[in-house]
Amino acid sequence: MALRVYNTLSGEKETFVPLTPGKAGMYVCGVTVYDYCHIGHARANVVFDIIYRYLAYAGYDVTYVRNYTDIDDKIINRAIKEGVDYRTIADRYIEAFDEDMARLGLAKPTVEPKATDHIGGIIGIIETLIAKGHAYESEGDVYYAVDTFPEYLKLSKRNLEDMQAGARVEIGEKKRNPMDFALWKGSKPGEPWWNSPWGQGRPGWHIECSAMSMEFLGKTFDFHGGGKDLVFPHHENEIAQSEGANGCQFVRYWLHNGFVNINSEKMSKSLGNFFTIREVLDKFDPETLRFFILSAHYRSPIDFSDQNLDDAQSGLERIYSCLAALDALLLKTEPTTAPDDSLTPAAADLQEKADQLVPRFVEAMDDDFNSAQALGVLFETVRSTNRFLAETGAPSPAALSLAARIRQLFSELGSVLGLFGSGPAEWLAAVQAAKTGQIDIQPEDIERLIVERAEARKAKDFKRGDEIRDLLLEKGIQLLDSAQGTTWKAK
RNA sequence: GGCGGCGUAGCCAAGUGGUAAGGCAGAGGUCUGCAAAACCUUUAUUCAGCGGUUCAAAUCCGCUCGCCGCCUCCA
Repeated sequence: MALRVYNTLSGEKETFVPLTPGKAGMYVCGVTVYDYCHIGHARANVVFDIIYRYLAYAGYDVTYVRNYTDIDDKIINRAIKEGVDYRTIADRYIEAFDEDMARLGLAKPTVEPKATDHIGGIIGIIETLIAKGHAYESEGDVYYAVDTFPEYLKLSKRNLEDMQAGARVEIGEKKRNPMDFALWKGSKPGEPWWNSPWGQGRPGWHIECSAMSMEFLGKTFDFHGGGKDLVFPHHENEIAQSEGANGCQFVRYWLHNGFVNINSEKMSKSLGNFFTIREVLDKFDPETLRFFILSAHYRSPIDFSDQNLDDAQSGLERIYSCLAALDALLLKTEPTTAPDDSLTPAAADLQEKADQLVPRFVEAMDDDFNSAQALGVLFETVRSTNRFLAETGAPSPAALSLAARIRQLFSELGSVLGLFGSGPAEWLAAVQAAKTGQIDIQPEDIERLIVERAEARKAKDFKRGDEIRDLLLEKGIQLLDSAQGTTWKAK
């Protein structure tokens, strides 16, 4: 069994062969820190989080680098608009990014470098590119000459002639070719700057990723990831820079995640269909968002909507309910000393599911990180577990040990997906509490009505009892009758 | 215009040659005074349409229709 990954460069699924046996180097384009992150960032980061986790689970010693681009036109523009230093903006949104990612339960990358800590490396690469004839200085700027790199556009599979024919490419006066891109930009008055052989200035977009990836992963490394929209121009330009400077292959496997759509359209500020991670997490549990993201393959577009998030939450509740039931059985139950320790049919089925769980999960994830299929395998196990729990009264030692094994497997595989890390009972209670916050009736009133209903029912006045039940249901309160009495939850 | 992707049940979504995973919703059952909740069971002779290749196609090829993305900053 081997990991196969879809490589944007070849357009095919390929068997992963690490550059160095047993190790995996992975660079993911982080964020340009000029604003709060939106759910598209959430998807990209969650997707690469589970790729990172899975590579580690599969036994690789992974070095995961995710950068902050903390110097850029957009940051400068925002700083000017607010009348503050660019650093204020960058630091504010670095902090916000870290908060958001922590709430989403992301594992920390091995290194999280900042572009401004690597100006020296950036200048070094630019000097090499100039020395090799790939770049030229022009009035304090330095540009990459794309026609000196024959393989330019090999990732996005376009051709220069068509691109140049496009009306939207403006001919910059300082550029020799309209497709050339900036490696270094001379600073205008009031802008942040660093000294360089070409005067005071700052790096262009793209070059920082070449510098930081080389610093931490070397000239050639295994995985480079990012959103699909980074294929051109960002990653294309990184290839030109790194391969142009180093004369060797830059990245072995290029991975790109699909977009998040809103009502089937790309999310964008101009359309006004834009959600930040913070806004979404005010309404939905972070794990629900993660579960939603993982319920589709990472390269497919996903459609973000309240309905789809609600559906995802229902699915996740199903799993957590099952885990809560397992926990209850394991915590409260003493094994019987029944001499008959054989497994019932449901237990035998669950035993088989348990045996197959890891192999099937691995098979799904080995197939280009197919988390949707992996979740399907987990759901099948949930059903078997529920069936088993339903018929297990006083469990035999064998049944208890099977239950414990299933519980352990969910924790183990859940940690690969970044799911099920919460205590099931606590998670279910928290989701419940969040729903309760949205109802407009006081819990004391609910309790009072429940008592009144119980008395009515005791007196066989079912009409009055049902009235109360319907009244509460209208308010979004679901009554739960059981042998122990009546409880309620928000619907 | 150039390049790329997608179209699987009411909705979401796996499946890229061997006879349609899974989730949500719905229906039936257990339970209940009746319900709800929970759990169980069940739900596509068929994969946008039409042709073709093959013993065999949702999966490969061609055409048609529909939707979307990139080509400008973007996860």
